[in-house]
Order: sequence, then structure tokens, then C-alpha cells
Amino acid sequence: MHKEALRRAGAPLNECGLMMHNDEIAAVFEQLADLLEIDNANPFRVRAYRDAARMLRGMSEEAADMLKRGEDLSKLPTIGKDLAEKIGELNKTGRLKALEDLKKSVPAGLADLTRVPGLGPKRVKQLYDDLNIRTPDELRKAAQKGELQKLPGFGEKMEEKLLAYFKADRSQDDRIRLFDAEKIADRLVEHLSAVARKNDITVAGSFRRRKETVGDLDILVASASPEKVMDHFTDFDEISKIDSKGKTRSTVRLRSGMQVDCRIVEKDSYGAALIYFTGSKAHNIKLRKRALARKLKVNEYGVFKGKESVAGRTEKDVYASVDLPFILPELREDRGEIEAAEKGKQPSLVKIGDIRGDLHAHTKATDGKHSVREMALAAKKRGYAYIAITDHTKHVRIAHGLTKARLEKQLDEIDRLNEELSGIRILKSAEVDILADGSLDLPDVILEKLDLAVCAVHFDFDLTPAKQTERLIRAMDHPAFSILAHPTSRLIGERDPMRVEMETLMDAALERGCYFEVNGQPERLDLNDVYCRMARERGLKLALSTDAHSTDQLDFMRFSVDQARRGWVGKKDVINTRSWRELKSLLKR
DNA sequence: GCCGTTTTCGGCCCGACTGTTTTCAGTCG
Repeated sequence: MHKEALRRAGAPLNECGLMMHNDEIAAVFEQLADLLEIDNANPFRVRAYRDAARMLRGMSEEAADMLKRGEDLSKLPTIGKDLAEKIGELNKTGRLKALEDLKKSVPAGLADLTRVPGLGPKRVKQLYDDLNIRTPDELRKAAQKGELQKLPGFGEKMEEKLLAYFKADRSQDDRIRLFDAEKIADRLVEHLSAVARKNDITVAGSFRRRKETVGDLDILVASASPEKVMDHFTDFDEISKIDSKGKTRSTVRLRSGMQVDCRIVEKDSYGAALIYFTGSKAHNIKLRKRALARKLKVNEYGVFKGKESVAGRTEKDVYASVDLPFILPELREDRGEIEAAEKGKQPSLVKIGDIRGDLHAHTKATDGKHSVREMALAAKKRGYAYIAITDHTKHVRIAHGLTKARLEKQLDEIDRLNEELSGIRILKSAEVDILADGSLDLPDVILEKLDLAVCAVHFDFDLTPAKQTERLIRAMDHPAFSILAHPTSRLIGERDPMRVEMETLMDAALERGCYFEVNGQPERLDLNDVYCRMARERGLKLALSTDAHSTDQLDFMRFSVDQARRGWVGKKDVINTRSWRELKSLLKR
């Protein structure tokens, strides 16, 4: 998406009716900010572009749609007259003259160089001016020839560092899935618990905000003997390299490629440090500004009036000092949570304990590992009232999808089990494949026998957005259609989301009595947080499901809940927080 | 470039660590 947007921004267009998505506009602004920074522009001007990009990425409505309705974009936060015009220009022409002009003096590739650790805009500019270095590859060659250490401000160490960077395996540089980060985080906490109480150790950062992917781990420890804790931390046996080590802050890299920052503070600062280390950065900046307006200063040690500390021990105290209630970590993205909290309108978020059943689970009849009985008993053990068995249908050959006959047999089995088992109801369902023309992959005669149909796309992901939307709406027209599973069919880091007209699709679902799933598989987490929020704002209810392929995967429910919480979703916005009777009344037939 | 219960101009979050320096700039989170 990023690359596509940049291509568009730089290339002439031959189409009409162009509409730029928010993330595409954001990508253009981000590139402009990168290049402006190298060009030594006013840092606050640079920040204005970055702030706007971030705001656009978190927005649940398309700026292009607002423009279509004739709305004034400068009413949006971080968007003023100038940026509103630039968004208009992008939306109309697909290009941005300011960016094209800037590229004439600052080669676009220089932005990539700032991503090399240790290189910021100043050094990149210097490398370009003095050695005409424009790409990471040119940088590597210059370092190998020993040319860098001759530059003022660069030295032997810097050159060594860069050489080490180019020598190292870069395959793990990308953000990793929350689920994978969790395993590492658990081991780190276990390691640190030898020198600190577990209550005094928190994995903060985007991990605590439950972001779908995690770039690094930020560990905060409260301790009166920081040096002892820090020495123990840097002794962790998975560490491959210590990037920096100080008395209160260290950065290391693990053999897995994961970067870990450890910060140690005293107990009296723990709350302030938690806020600081949990982020997001934008949330913190807003808090600090708010503090300034009250003649207070917030840093990671506390809240200060002059030199006197007025809060810091708990997060609640720190928020209270700037007249705010505690704000849940999942909301701390500066997407309106501070304003909502200020008005006492912070959303009440769905909790794992609110979930009454799972509406997406497979068995060994297709690509799952366990039987219907085993899945049902595992669901009962988790305290659920119901579980929908949703095996694939025939079109999904790779999963040995069910034919009508095989599904009929499974439905008989479910009847028998429902007779036999108490305390859990097995719902008759299937993950019905949505074919390319929008028809469903099972005959009506059997669809009619299901309690609900969970429907999903597994092929033909790359139709045009209009065609894809049409396909899905046609599917939802079917009277049996209940839930659209993994609505964009993305796989994090592997497959981009299908391009659909999401607002149109959500409104169509709403009109037809259909619901969208939030799939808890660690590589799916589909819908994402922004779309969850969009659904909530439009009144479209969600099904939080696991898509479990084994009994233990029923635990993925918490990832689905996390994602929904990041989208401001409450208990009432979720259909499977209800008893089966209530849920049934929400289904269209 | 944005923004306003101090302001429509003059501000814009804050501190730790490193390397290359003799007191600090650059980078990072």
C-alpha cells in the first residue's frame, strides 16, 4: 500500500474518479516529512506532517468521502488550511507538487537511510553532501572502504557499528505478531523475577497496548537497587548484543532479533514511568501538553509543580493530576481517548469474561485437530454456553472442505452430542466459502438446516474494490448468511487485506442483519482495530471468534477481545456476549 | 504547519545514552 501510494504520488495518472485512501495519503505525508527533515526544514513543520499522517491512519472514515460530501477537512485535528488543500490535491490528481519539487533537491532514497540505526536526518544529509551517498548499499560500500570515519562527527566506532549492521541478519527486523512477542515477554519476566517482584515488572509499550504487532519490548521494573536489576537483565541468556547499558536504561538485542529496552525506576515513579513507557508517544505528548497548560511538568519520574512532585506512584494519580480518569492502555493512541475521558465518555470495553461462546471453530473433519466432542468439551471447560462448529466447505479443497453429504453427517453427530452433553450447546454451522460471484458454496437445502452460517472468502482476493464489495454484498443477500468471517482475509506480514469499500460493506451488513467477525488467529486479527471502531460507530455488531483449529486455540479469544478493545468495542457491540437465545433473536431468520 | 480558558503570533514533550567531543549534538524512544 505504501509503495503504491508513493508510485501514485510521483506518477501521472490516466484514470478518472481517483480516490486516495487515508493510509495512502498518510504514506505521502510521511515521505514528505522524511525528506523535509533531511532538508533541514523547521522541525515543527515536519512534525505537522507526521501528526497528520498518524491521525489519518487512525481515522475510521475516509477523508476522500468527507471531501465528496463537501466537508471541510481543516476541522479535523492536526489538519489546517494547508494540509486540507494538500489532501484535496492528492485526492484530485493523485500527486503532490510539494513532494515532487522536494524530490528534485533531496533524493527520495535518502528516507531509507534514516532507517539505519544511528543515522538520523543530520547524518544522512551529511553523507549525501560530502560523499554523495544515496542508498544503504552505497553506505555499506563507503563504510567498507573506511571513508566514513574521516567525516567530522563520524568516527571509528560509528563506522564499526554500521558495518556490523550490514553484516547482521536483517530478516527479523519487521514487527512481530503479538502472540510471538508474548512468548518472549513471558521468558523475560520470568528471568527478571529473580531480582524483582512480579508486581514490579511490566512489559509496557505497544505490547501493553495490545497492538497486533510489536516492534520491540519495553520492560519497566520498579526497584530500589537498579544496578543489580540491570546487571541481571543484561545477563539474560537470549541476548545476542548489548546496544547500550546505563544505570537506569539499557537496550539489548536478542538472538531472535527482538530488541528489548529495559528501564528501572523507583517505586514512587512507577506510575509515571508506566505511562511514559506504555505510550503511545502521541498520547504522552498530549498528556504533557495538558500538564503544561496547568503549569505542571510530566516526565517519566512523576508530575512536578516546580521542583515539587505532586504525583507519580500510580498511573491513576498521574492522570488525576491533569484532571483525567485512568485511561485503559488499549485506548492510548491519541485517537480521541483523552477528549472522551475528559467528558467522562470513555468507552466501557468488552472483557474476556463477557464472552459466552465461540462462533468459529474447526474439527478434524476438515483441517482441525480435534473432534466435535473434544471441541465442545473444551468450550464447556472455558465456561462457554455454546460453540459453533464451522468446518470448511468443499471449495476449500486444501482443507478437505465438507460436501453436503459430509456436513449432513456432521449435523447428525451434533444432534446426538447435544442430547448427550449438558452445559454446552453445539451450534450447527459451517465456514461457508463465498465464491467469486458471491454465491455460497453449499446448496440452500443444507444451509437452511444450520443455526447460523459463518461465511468467508478464501480465493480471488484481488478483485477491484468495487467488484469485491459487490461480491460480498451479494453473498450477504443470502437469507442464511449470518457472519462475515475474517472480513479482509489478510494475513499479517504475508497477505494484504482484500480491497473493499468498507463503509459500503458495513452499511450493507447492517441493512441485511449480518455481522462481522473479529478473528482471533494471531496472524489474522481481522477486523483490525480501526475497522472495529468503524463498525462500532456505524452500529454494526461484531462476533469475537477464535477460528480455533484445536482445543488449545480456543484461548485465542483474548486476542480477538484485545483487538476489539483497541477499536473501542463494548460488551453491547458484540453478539457472542449474549445467551444463545438472545443471540438467536439477532440472526435474520 | 498547527493551534489558542495565557496566545491569531510565538510557541510547539522530555530525558537517557553514545560517540566524538573538551561541553555537546545526534539519535532514540
